[in-house]
Amino acid sequence: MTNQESLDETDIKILKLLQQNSHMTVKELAARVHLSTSPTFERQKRLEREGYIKRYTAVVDHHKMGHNVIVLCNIRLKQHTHDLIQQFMDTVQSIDRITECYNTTGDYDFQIKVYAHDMKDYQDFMLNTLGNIDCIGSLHSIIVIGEIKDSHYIPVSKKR
Amino acid sequence: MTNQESLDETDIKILKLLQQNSHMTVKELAARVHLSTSPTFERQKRLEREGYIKRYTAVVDHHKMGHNVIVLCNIRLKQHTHDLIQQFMDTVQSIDRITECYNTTGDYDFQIKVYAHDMKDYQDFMLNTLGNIDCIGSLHSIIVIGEIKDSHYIPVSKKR
DNA sequence: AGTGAAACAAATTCTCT
DNA sequence: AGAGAATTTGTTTCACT
Repeated sequence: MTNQESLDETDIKILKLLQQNSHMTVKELAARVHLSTSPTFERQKRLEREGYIKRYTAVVDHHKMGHNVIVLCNIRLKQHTHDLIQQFMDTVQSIDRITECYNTTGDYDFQIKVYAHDMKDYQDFMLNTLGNIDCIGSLHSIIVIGEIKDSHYIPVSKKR
Repeated sequence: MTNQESLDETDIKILKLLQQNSHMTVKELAARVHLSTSPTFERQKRLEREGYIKRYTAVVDHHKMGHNVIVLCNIRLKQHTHDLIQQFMDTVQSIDRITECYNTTGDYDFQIKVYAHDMKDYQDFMLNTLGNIDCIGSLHSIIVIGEIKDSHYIPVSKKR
């Protein structure tokens, strides 16, 4: 359900600020939206309750964790039967280093984002992990040379 | 600097739990890693201080915000001069609905992820926003039919 | 819906082991 | 390094506007 119509400018501001820093105290948040703590607190809880805020997370540095390679891998399935598609999607969910997966238009069926320690590690992943998913027909790996932007920030301005 | 060698199993566990839910109290976190609050607190602060945790964020539901269309857009630049590349990257940073941008290998130079309210909105974005960035040579838009996975979760298991 | 204070819980610091 | 108590700070509720 899309009902951002029920959000006012203050709610929008709160979503903006909490995306930038969810460790901000209610007091500080209140100051930034020019309200006192209780209505600010109540608004935040409402945004959580109604699902605008799905959860809170720590943003971890992948370089620090030794993941220096990101690959955008385009995948075509062998056949497009319901069972094969479901099997592929289930497998994707279970593999930690696949952090994103989209069903796409165009020449391929899916695009996944894969984190690897280095090229050797990605090669191992392709051969041993992807290579064992037998519903996969063909692959095309696009290597990320540089991360320009990875904002984790959903735009929240009002629809016009 | 990649020194996840300095992390022990408890640190790894903390990173895992805080990615799943950064609103967990230190007390609860402590219970899950079988330590008392003070060393758990000190470990969390250390992970922040040393940059393993970059920041904390609220994960916002894009559907709730009226963004029902995601597009992976591949971009080729007209020329590959330093200035033109810099200009493109600066522009990308300034546009909120472009949430990710990667410099890539292959036929195109960049892939961006774009959020739009609907197809009409994406068309407007292509014509008016991308259309005005004159360093862009050509475009290829891949429409996302379905989101299978968007975990925002950096794999944190120990390198072997 | 908002304010301000009161009650409660969590974060942070400190001392000891 | 880690435990546990003491202190400080933030969260949550409530009575009032």
